[in-house]
Amino acid sequence: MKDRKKTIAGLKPLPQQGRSEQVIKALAKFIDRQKMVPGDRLPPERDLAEALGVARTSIREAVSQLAALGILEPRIGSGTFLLRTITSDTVYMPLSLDTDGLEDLLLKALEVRRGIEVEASIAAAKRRTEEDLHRMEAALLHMESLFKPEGGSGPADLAFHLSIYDAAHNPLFRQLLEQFRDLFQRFWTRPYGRPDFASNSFPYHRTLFEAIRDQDPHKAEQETRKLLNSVEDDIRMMKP
Amino acid sequence: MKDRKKTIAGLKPLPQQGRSEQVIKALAKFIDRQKMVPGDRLPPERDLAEALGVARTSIREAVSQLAALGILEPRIGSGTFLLRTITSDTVYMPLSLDTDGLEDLLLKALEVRRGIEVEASIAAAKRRTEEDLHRMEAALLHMESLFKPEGGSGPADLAFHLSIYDAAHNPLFRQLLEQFRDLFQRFWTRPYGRPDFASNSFPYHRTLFEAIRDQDPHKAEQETRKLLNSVEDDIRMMKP
DNA sequence: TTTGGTAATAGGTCTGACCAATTTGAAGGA
DNA sequence: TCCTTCAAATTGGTCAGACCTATTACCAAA
Repeated sequence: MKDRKKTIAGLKPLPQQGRSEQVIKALAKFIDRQKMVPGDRLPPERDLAEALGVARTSIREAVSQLAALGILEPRIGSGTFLLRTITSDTVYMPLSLDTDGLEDLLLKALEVRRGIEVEASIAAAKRRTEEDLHRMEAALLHMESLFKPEGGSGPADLAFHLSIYDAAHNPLFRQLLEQFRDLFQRFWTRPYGRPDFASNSFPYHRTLFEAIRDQDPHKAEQETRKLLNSVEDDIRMMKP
Repeated sequence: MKDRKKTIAGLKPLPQQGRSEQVIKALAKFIDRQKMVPGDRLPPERDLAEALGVARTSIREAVSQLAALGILEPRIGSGTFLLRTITSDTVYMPLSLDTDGLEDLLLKALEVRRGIEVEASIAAAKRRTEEDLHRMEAALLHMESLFKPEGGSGPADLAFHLSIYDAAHNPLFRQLLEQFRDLFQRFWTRPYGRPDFASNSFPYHRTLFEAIRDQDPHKAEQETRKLLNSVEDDIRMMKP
């Protein structure tokens, strides 16, 4: 097989890169330069198109992709808003889960989530700073102060766990686990008349905090497993 | 506030909102129904637009988003091709990371991957059947029979790990870990002149197999950690 | 058989228009 | 003054048609 590539010396391979890709780069640089934070609004598509010298179609293509990646959120009539900050060096790694025909989706998803959650606790125990500790403790105390312990759900519980993810100092943990929690919230039909549902995991929150405070990765793993095993029991008991 | 909507009885309000979302659903159903596999080509955008009764813009919007998620790959002049199969029930969890370089990206991704991989090994140790065991052993023997141990890369190594994921009897493990491996393959630039690269993890493959064979979840976790810690060392050593 | 060119195919971009939801702000009434 | 009401401006969503560029298929000539 002869090599038909005619690589003539001194001839550029020709840029050829697509418009929408360039626009994404430009938007990323703009967001970075403007120090935009989540919640900020981007300029209108028409203005961006004119400023970059491209058609609105190309702007929309780029915005559409960034929206699919969870970076931007266009709202009709309001504008396009930033959900997560990015820079020109941001790397995207989209994951997808096929839940079709998956029985016991919650249990199977929880198993994967447990692995990630355990690793996050281990990382938090290794890397937590004093500042992380303060935030975790504040969230824990607020959660414990509520009359009815919320256990495995509710904003106070969420805040505590988010503080752990942040203490791991690996943003992937928070991003992934937030989406796993969304998945649970979407398929979790909380049984009526049981306000104490998913509260068995309550005591493990403090022991987990203590493990991370003491920088004991092994104990952090154990307590996280106890916590999630308790959630697993609740899911199993939920079934009709 | 009066209702000015002229809702004529018998006329459907027609969800004009979210065309691209509808198109994505339709495409997912189509791909599912046609039993398309990675590498297959989708119908031309113009045909899809006509078939669905929407403008090509809406088709492009949907394709653009699916491309950003790594599902489709449009090639100029050739057509749009399927990279990963999806169904109507696929959930997407895109991640993004601002990295301080390649090493940082790989280490952060490996940390998450380790959590999932550990949990998969534990599940495999608990649930593996005799049949799983046969497949795992065959893959292990084939891998060991190669003159140069491949260690953390290569098709033989991949086959062994896939057999473990399957032995966990939770399809989410394989789905997620395959995508993590894709990521590593994409950014992992194997250094020249080091054919034995990433081979330090080689001996742990057998010990991991034995742990799963003996249905020892704790040992399976330990061996998996050793294996991935070895990979971590390789990444750290990768620096120029 | 190989080469070279032409037409058909298919994604990429552009233009301009209109639709629908939201926001804004001024007119009007309590 | 304060609030309601409503029309206009703003902004993202969709549509239509055209043209460009890259790829592929096919056919004719050497």
